[in-house]
Amino acid sequence: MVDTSLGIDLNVTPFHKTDDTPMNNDLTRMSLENKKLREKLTTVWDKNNTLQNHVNKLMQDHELLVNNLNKRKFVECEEGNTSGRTETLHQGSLKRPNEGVTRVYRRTDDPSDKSMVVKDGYQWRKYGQKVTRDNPSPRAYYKCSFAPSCTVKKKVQKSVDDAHLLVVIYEGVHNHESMEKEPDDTSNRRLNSPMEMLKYDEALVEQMANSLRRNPDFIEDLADAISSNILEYDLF
DNA sequence: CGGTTTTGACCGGCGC
DNA sequence: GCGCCGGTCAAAACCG
Repeated sequence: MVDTSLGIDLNVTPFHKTDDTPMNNDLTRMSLENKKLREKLTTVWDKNNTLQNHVNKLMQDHELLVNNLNKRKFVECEEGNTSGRTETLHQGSLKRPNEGVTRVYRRTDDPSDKSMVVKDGYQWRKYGQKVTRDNPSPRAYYKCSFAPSCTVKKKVQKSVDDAHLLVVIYEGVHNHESMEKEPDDTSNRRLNSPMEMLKYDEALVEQMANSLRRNPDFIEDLADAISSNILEYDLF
């Protein structure tokens, strides 16, 4: 049997007890050890799948929460517009989402980097910085250097979930050419299409799961949790 | 010296 | 009306 999902050859030599030569004894022992190893690997693999499913579920829950929050803001805005409060709400802070607003995710290799510089080919002038309630890392506000003729703004803030991820929100469209070609390196990559974002999310989940698997403390905690669960189960 | 960044103050919307 | 919060302003500091 070859387990391709793990990429490991788990072939076990068939055990036929024909004679008791030292060579056959060794083979028997190896087969038994192979069997044990295969069982252990299966257990670890199952637990890994459970963990990965859990991480996936958490990510989905978070996504749903964010979507619901955005939807609620949009509904409030729509309701405000139909109840005669058009002027104030149109110019207020509750803007209709995705109206000239682009959200871009960029990966940074150094999560401790506080500069939050995002090379996108345009020149920007920082005009403010604020710590928001939902995120401990500050949000930086930029205007296009061609202002006031170009009114494009952008907000840059680290993702609350992943310090490696910068969330850039562009508002408006430039009425001029960019200064330079956009860099196409992997450390500062744009993720615009939904498919790209989905793939990136999957890669993130995989990365999180891998880092957890490499963490001896986590393995130890996991083993403790499992063994305590088994003990509790045995008691009942 | 001119452009950019920093940072506290201010403003307007919103919920209670 | 008041407090909270996100967004913007503007003076001072900084830098090339």
